This record gives sequence, C-alpha cells and structure tokens, in this order.
Amino acid sequence: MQIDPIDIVKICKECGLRLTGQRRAIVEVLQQARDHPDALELHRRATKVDPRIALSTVYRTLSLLEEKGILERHIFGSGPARFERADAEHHDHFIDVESGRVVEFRSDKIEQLQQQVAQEHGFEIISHRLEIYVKPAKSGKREAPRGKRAK
Amino acid sequence: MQIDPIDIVKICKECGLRLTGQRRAIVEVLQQARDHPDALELHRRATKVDPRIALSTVYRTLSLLEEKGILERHIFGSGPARFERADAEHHDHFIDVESGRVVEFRSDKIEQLQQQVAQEHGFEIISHRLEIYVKPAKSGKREAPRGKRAK
DNA sequence: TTACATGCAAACCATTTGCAGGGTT
DNA sequence: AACCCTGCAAATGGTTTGCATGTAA
Repeated sequence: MQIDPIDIVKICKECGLRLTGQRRAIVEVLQQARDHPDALELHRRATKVDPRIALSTVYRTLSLLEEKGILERHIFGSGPARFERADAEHHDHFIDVESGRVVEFRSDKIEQLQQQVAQEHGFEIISHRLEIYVKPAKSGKREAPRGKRAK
Repeated sequence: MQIDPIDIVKICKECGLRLTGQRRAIVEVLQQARDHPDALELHRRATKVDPRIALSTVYRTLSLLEEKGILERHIFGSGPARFERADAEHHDHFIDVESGRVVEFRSDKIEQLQQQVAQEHGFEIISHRLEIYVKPAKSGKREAPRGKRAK
C-alpha cells in the first residue's frame, strides 16, 4: 500500500507558488525514492528527468517541501541531510553503520514511554528523533521482519 | 555526586601523548561545564583559563577525547556539535526548543525496548540517540523531577 | 506583464588540515 | 634533540544566498 503521491499542483495552487518544470521533476524523483537520499543524490536523479536543474534549486525545493510538511529531513551521524516523504505515522530509523542503509521501524510502546517520561519532566513533546545505529546480528539474523511495516 | 574528573595526565601517559597547557585548560573547562557547550563556546571559556589557545586546538582536543571515550559529541537539530562528559551510564536528551536548554534523562524501559526491536529486525545495536524536542508543559508543569537523575 | 523561480557563483558555517615554528619529554 | 603539538590560515563539505535573467500565470 502506497502513501498518497505528492500533489505539487495543489501545493503550488494553495500557496501561490509557481508550478515549474524543476519542481515537477524533483517531486517526481522524491515520489519514486524508496530510500533516504541526500540533496546531491536527488539532484543527480532529477537531472535525469530534466537536465536543467541546479543543485541550489534542489535545496530550495527541499526546504519548501519540508516547510509544507511533505518531507522530513534527517541528519544521521554526521554527513549530509537525507530526505524522505513525511509519513502519516511517525517512524524511527535503524542505520546500518556498515552499509549506510536505513530501515524504518515503529514502536508504539517506545512512543508511549517517551510521552510518559516527558510528562514526568514537565515537558510537552514537539517532536523527537530516535536513531539506532546497528550492524547485522551475527547469529540468528532473521531476515526482514514480517511485512515491510504494518503501515 | 560527581563523576570522576578527567585524568588527562593518565590519558596522556597511557597513549604517549604530550601533556600541554592547552589540553589542561580545555579539560578543565570541560570538567566544569554543567551544560552542553559547542566548540566555539568551549574555546571562549578555555581562553579565559589560558589565552593562548586556538580554535583548531580545541577541535583537535575534542576529537581526541571523543576517541578515548571521554566525551560525547551530540548534534541537536542542525547547528554545531555540542559536547559533554561521557557518562558511565548512557542517557538521552530533552531539548527545550524555546531556550535551547538540554535536560538529560534515562529510561531503562526504552533502552530495553530498543534492544528488543533491534533484535526483531535482526540487528545488533552499536549505539543510539534519542532526542526529544520539547517545550515546557503549559499546565501542571512539575518542577524538575526528584533528583537531577538517580545516577 | 509581473512577480516569482532559477542558475550561477560567491558567501557561509562548522570543522578539518597543511605547514612551519614551538614546546614537552 | 626529537617529535609531537600548536597557531595560523587556507581548504573543505554541505548548504544558503545575492543577483541578473528566465518564465509561469
């Protein structure tokens, strides 16, 4: 089951933005991304769709979509920001330190405990990020858990 | 109760490093820090102890101490890395988005759940970071929870 | 036509690095 | 004396920005 496509036409209309070829191309690339690419990689992919796209435009568009809540920007370890579609339901990340691969997961229990701990400290949660840096378990490495995630 | 002081003399001796005035000064500043300062701030403080310290030396020393496991480097949101003494017991952070203040916390339950989730995915945890961006709860803001942390 | 968007290059910011001179052992 | 360490300034890498030009509406 797929998340709704980014409706760049609607976004532009609503916000009084122009619908340019570059924005279309970048959105298309984001749409198809199943990984967590950085700006440079997105630029690489976007130029295949339309060679007339500057890296700065990619950055500008990414910031734009992030503002609109369409995208999430992650900074894993050090290194460039990496982007992904903002999911309806928040999730966290495993980062395989050997391959750089990112795997999403969600634990309602952890979410719930965070809420509880924050409350105990007199805080209200605005957002959070949980990144677990991992390597494949040497033994009993179960292949990808059942279902990509019960989204 | 205070964490053990950084024994820079011992570290240098063990690793064949030189015990310089700069290192002493930076370590002293780190020692006294009760917050999570960035490199520039540490440099500012260090130059008060000894004006002859270059920012690059601060960076070099911080990297050194991080390697030795004495320090932890955090990157909260975007912005410069911020440093703190590596605690015997891992902890996570609340970041007050309004004031920038960082509050430490620890939840064994969360740690445990992470372990469990990682295992389910066939991963072995190398490290993790959990940052909860918060603001003071509007109502019923209980003042700092009992004890700074039951270290 | 008229803003807004883009490309380009320069600016930026945090951090790292090359190198010649200094200071510890 | 030998070699590590430092200061300085320049380089780096990711990202942002100023500005003249291009283009969607």
